[in-house]
Amino acid sequence: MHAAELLLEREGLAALTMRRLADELGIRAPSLYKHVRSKEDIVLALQARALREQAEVLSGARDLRSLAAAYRAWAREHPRLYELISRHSLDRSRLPQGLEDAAAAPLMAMVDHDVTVARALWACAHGLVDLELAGRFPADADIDAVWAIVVQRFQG
Amino acid sequence: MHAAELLLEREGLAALTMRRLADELGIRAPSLYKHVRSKEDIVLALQARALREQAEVLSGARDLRSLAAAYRAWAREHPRLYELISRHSLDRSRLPQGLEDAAAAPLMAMVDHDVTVARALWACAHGLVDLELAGRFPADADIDAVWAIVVQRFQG
DNA sequence: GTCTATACCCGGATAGAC
DNA sequence: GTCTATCCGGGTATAGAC
Repeated sequence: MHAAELLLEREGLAALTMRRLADELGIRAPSLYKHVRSKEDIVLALQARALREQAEVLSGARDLRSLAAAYRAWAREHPRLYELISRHSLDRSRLPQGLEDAAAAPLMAMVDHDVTVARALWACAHGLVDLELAGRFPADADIDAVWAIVVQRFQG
Repeated sequence: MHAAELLLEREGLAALTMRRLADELGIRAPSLYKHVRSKEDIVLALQARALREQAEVLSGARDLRSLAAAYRAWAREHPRLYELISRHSLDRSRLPQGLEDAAAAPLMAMVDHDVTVARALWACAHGLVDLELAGRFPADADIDAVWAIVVQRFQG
């Protein structure tokens, strides 16, 4: 799992194949199947790990500003993991129970448990991160300032 | 191109292969190369077409509310095309000049050409659409209400 | 737990006949 | 502009020896 995460973060989702992973471990691809049942298992484990990590990081935030900063920082530090939980299909039924709720808890607390506002904030933060990670903002864009505006709109 | 767009919208990006496209046209895959140089050319043409269409639809909006509605509606009507211009790599250098600016023009006009606010709005709208198209909102979520909140925050 | 060999998919693209 | 045949790459996964 550690090797899988390293490989993912270093070379991206497309590079996370059973052959490449085996290479990384110095063994042959078929040997991996003595440890996991399928590639899907690996991806699922990485997703669970990512959600857990993200939840932990976000739980340290005390206000909307720092929560937003933490959300963005985690995504920038783990862009491929963020991609894995946001772009890749997520089989919620096979995820540890309550994981997504745990990741959402800090935000929910901050908006007095108004789910609609929480979802709005979540979507905006996700959009900001997604565009940044995808490199879709112009090179000269002041992304800090863009975040500041969004945070400010939700504070006022 | 028409067949490619139909195939994309009907079965998704993964199904858009030279073999499947040829099937759709009733010919063999190699024959496609008499019409296009590579698959990349096809994708690029679809992206350009999508951006043009999107720009046209957005240009009809008169206020922020209707602009947001138009953005969301187009994405919902062309989810795979939206995916193609937002998730798939976009080679700007090979895109018709000014296409992206044209798509952004209606929004820019609405925020008095404040690029930072425009980018904030764009990111939020993108995040909302991305989560909706990916099916990441719970089934019982009131997505209309979530959009309303975001729009309202940027109006006040 | 590892290996080799292999089955069986899929993809993009080219050569050369017609 | 179409075809067949083919190249070359990639992927997940299994069988069976060691």
